[in-house]
Amino acid sequence: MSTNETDEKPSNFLRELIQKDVTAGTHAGRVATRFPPEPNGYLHIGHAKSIWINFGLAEDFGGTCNLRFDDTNPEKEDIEYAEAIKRDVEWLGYRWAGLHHASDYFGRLYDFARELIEKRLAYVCSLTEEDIRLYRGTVKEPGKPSPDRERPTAENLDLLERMKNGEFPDAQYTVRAKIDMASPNMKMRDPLMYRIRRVPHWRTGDAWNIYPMYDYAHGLSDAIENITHSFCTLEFENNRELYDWFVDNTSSGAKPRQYEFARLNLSHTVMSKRRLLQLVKEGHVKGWDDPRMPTLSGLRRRGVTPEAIRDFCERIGVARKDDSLVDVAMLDHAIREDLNRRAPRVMAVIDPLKVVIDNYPEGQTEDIDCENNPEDPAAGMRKVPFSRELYIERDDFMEAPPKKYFRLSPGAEVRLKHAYFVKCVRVEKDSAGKVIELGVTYDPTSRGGEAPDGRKVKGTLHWVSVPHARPAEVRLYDHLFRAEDPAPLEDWLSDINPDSVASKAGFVEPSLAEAPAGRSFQFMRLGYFAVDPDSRPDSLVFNRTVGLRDSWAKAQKSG
RNA sequence: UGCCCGGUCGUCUAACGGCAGGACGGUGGUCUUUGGAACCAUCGAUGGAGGUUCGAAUCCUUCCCGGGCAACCA
Repeated sequence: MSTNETDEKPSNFLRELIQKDVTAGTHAGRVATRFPPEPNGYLHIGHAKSIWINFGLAEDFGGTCNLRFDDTNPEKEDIEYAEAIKRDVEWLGYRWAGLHHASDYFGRLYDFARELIEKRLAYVCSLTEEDIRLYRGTVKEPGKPSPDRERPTAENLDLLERMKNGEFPDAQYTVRAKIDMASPNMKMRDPLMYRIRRVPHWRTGDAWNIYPMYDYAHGLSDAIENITHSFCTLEFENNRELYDWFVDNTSSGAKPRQYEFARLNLSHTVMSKRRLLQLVKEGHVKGWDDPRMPTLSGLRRRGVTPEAIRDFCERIGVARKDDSLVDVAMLDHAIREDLNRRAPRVMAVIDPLKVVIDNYPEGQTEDIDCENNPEDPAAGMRKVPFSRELYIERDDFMEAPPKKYFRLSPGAEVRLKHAYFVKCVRVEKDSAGKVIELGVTYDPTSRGGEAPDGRKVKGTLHWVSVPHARPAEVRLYDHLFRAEDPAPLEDWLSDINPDSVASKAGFVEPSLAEAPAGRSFQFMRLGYFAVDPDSRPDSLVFNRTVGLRDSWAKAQKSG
């Protein structure tokens, strides 16, 4: 099938639809998109999908993508969120052609409203909130017209002006589009364009006392920016008819088109802003950037790279199936792919067991040559100190090992990575029977990890020299929720995984002493870890980004 | 139940009337100074019923299932 076809980039229906437009010369072959977040929360990996679509597609077609804050609801929005959003978009590696705000267009939008009123296509309505709902009818019954539907144009214009000036209290009036109270599409039953809100806006201050609704502001903002392709999620499908209505009935002079795609759902987490906010507010997590959160700031803190996120977006594709749930294993895979290629290998022990090499000279230290990354020869080598006393992983010793256990046990010989072969000759226990120290002997001729006589060992262990070890706090993260899909659970909060975070007091090799925050490493045989922002040279902190695939652990579990 | 949208391996996603393919996952293996990585093999799907057609995942009918729409949210 793909013998000699060069279909490298997996396509999707949005890419094809743009391609069709470009080929047909629609919009003169121009491609302009926009990413339109509301600054009322932090971006999560679902937004990353939208960012990847909007910025990525524009990039692919030599077009432009704007960042536009959909700031039409001053009661919920804040500059703190806007700043965080900008940071996250840039972190993902994208640059906006223009930085805009729906609030930049409040003036233009107001003029469009006057235009609509003059065309008898909009009116000022005095119905109460409850009456508006009643008059709208139901999904099965048509609505009925507002008594203000035929209000004279001059009166509408006057009322609009006075609404804007703050002469009326909130809820006294609304501005509505005059469309069709019997439309089978509820969105078309004279939707609201403006509501009175006498509150300051984070950008326009107290210049306005009325604020536009999403449906009214969005399409026209797209038109003002000359957007060609306006991508949004499936729940706005019914809004498209209204989007077109506003664009077609005003003199915006542009014809952007809206297309919908399925939002991302990821297993073992929640994605709604409301729930994310609740997790933060109620203290179920440490903050928006808690490494267990699906927020971009949380993923970043955990050590997930932007490259991995973009690769993930490409892997999951884009479609219109609305009940999909992507297995988080897909994300883990993308993370490992990236980090395997780039993260330097180091040695760290997170559950230490002391080992003494009985026949190694006391007080002696030697520098062992270690490769930094077998996947990348250019990463070079480093020296790691070795001595008579070492820490190994407690898991790497068993007094009574099962079949196929290749690690250390009484009488067994293993390799200490890059160093020597050692054989276990002694097991020390405390009064409770817990192993507290191992005695081993080493083969001095096996320096570097290979015996001159050609004998092989099955197991290779990572280690850290006791006198050179740097203590480190190692935070192990796991899925925030136990259920694959916690969202529909009545008591979703009680599904939080009690083991979603665990802190270990471990030791790392001295080369890590000055590792800067955010830097990623592979702790050999354990996983990928990133330096936490809390880390300081005298108290190192690492976050586990993702574990290594572990076929031994898997075999144990299934066996 | 009115309108709109959607159902393809366990999961995500291709196939645009012409051999149902890829990725993740699973399983088995090769290799290995990470039980990592890499490599190989393998498991595995068109919601049901009719119809159109030489030929249907694709077109039509119907049924079933899922999602969205009746905020002065976006």
